[in-house]
Amino acid sequence: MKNKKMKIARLERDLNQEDLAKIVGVTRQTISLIESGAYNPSLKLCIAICKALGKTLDDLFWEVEK
Amino acid sequence: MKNKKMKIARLERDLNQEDLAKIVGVTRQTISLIESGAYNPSLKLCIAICKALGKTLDDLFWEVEK
DNA sequence: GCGGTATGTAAAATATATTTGACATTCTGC
DNA sequence: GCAGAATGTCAAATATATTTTACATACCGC
Repeated sequence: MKNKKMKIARLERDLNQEDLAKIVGVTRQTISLIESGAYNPSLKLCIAICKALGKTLDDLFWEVEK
Repeated sequence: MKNKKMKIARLERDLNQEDLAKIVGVTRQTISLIESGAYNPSLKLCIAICKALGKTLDDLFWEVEK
């Protein structure tokens, strides 16, 4: 279950994974693994990513589809 | 930074910490520590809690106040 | 086709969330 | 006031997110 919404929001802001990683204070791999759905980030990290991308938790991490 | 919103949502549903813990599949201590702000839960756990309480991520875990 | 940039991924090490078990405190009904 | 239920918290153990280092691949302009 990839996180496509997060990837789209990142691209909308013209950021690559490394840029975003630097902004939120993690490594590029962590961003990559979250986008590819390989692991579940902590709430703090989710919030940092949302703020960096100008989105909310529901925007990026809430699954509408059942 | 306690999570008051989560505690209120839990009480609205007439659940104690142990009930909620059982529903989302963690221990009572984990719920207690999250409500008291002692640590940052994983996204998966946040979503499980939201669904158990009939709320969304923004409802329970998004900080409006700066 | 080549070189550089962006991304996926793997293994080992580290940090931290979560569990387990236990005890102390608070609250409430009686 | 007491008994029981709900909660706070601690220490040690375990699971897992995250880092570090590194390599492979895909893509794009040239």
